[in-house]
Amino acid sequence: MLTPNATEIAKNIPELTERQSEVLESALALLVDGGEKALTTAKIASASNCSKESLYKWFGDRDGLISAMMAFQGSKVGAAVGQEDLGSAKAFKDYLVRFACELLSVLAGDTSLALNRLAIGQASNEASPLGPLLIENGRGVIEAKAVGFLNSAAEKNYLSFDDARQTYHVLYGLIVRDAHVRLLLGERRELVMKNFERDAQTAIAQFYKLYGVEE
Amino acid sequence: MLTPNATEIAKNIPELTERQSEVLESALALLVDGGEKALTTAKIASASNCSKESLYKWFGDRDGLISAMMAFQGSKVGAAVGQEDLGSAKAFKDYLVRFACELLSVLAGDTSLALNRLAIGQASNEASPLGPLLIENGRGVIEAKAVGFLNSAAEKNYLSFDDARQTYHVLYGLIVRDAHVRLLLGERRELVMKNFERDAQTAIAQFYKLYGVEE
DNA sequence: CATTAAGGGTACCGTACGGTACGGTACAGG
DNA sequence: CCTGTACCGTACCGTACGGTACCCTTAATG
Repeated sequence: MLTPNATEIAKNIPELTERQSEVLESALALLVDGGEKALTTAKIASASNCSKESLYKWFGDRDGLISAMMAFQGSKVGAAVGQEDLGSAKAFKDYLVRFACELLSVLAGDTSLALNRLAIGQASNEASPLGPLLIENGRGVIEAKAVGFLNSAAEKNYLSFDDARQTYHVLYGLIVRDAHVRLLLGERRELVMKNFERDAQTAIAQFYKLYGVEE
Repeated sequence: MLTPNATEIAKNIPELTERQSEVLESALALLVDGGEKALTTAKIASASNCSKESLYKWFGDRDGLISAMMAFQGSKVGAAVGQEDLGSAKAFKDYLVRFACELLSVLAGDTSLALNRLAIGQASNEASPLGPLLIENGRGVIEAKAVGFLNSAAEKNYLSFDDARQTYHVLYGLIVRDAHVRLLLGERRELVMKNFERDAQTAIAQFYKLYGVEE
């Protein structure tokens, strides 16, 4: 349902006016509390004090605007993962725990949940670009970083594995389990994540039991 | 958005006419290829050769019909998990591999994906009962069964752990990883699950490395 | 045969939404 | 001052959908 023009616009995120960013921001806010149902062009326009005509001029159509929202949010994620510390085996393990915590808090964030719900809701439409866009902008960025520090850790002989990507997927599974889907389904956050820090630590401990190098 | 009457109807699934089951079946088919957008009352009526008036008489309103679809599908899941075999340590481990395979194929099934997408799409609406309903009818059933055989395995000293529920969540994480969400987002099934059987085996092997009892 | 209940087909209504058009305003450049 | 541009606000249009009402057929019962 996406015109070629709209996808093109969505790709050229760099060229975003201050005004346009404001609009996307308030559209995100609208989505976060209200879901897709609340994300009508009229509401977006009134919430951001801009005319519907401008919306269509800037983003092509509703799908283009939603794509722009995804890309816009994705562009803010990159720097949020923190700097790794491979100074010592202990330091790296601590970093992994921090990584786990941040991963959980990102996935449990309101904006992340809202965008994932939106993309998943449209995923049955084969032509919808939202799913791939989300995978690339969210998941892909984090995975790339993780593969990076896993390989570094293997070089320093903190860990031992064959394929960094597969190993990351195991790490992801140990950390996230079914929490993400349950949150997406609307289960209360306090119920899904009763003890944030402790879960992260046990996940990393288990990860080391699988891939750690004995000293 | 659900009238008390509708939820009540949705609960009384046992009393389903043959005719009504047919309608729910064709509604599920409609949902599977077409997504929520294709699930209009008019299309359901015409696809199952029944009148809209009957739909509203039987299910109250659209939400009630969708709830009935969930419960209906859930009522068919229970028996699908197969019978466990705890005859020997080896047999139990083989059973775990089969369990992993079945879990993956259930989650990757078209109907499961469609219903999960539907529930997740509505989950931002705090009042929507679909999320809990899906958790109870799908996840809950499997989890209960898993907790059962994990405890049995612990009694027979095949495994060693503190809490069966938490242990099951780890097992789930090792088996599923991020595959479910990626499928929900629309990633091609062949891409997400390149090697079904092998992944299940390594997952179980890792699970034993964490919770297995040394011989 | 007459009566009644269940249910299919269809027309209809109100509403909400995506998208467009148009008038009004502020401002920049000549 | 005149002109063009960008944009806001709003009215408007077509359509699609949820939900309701009405008419018809079928079949079971007396």
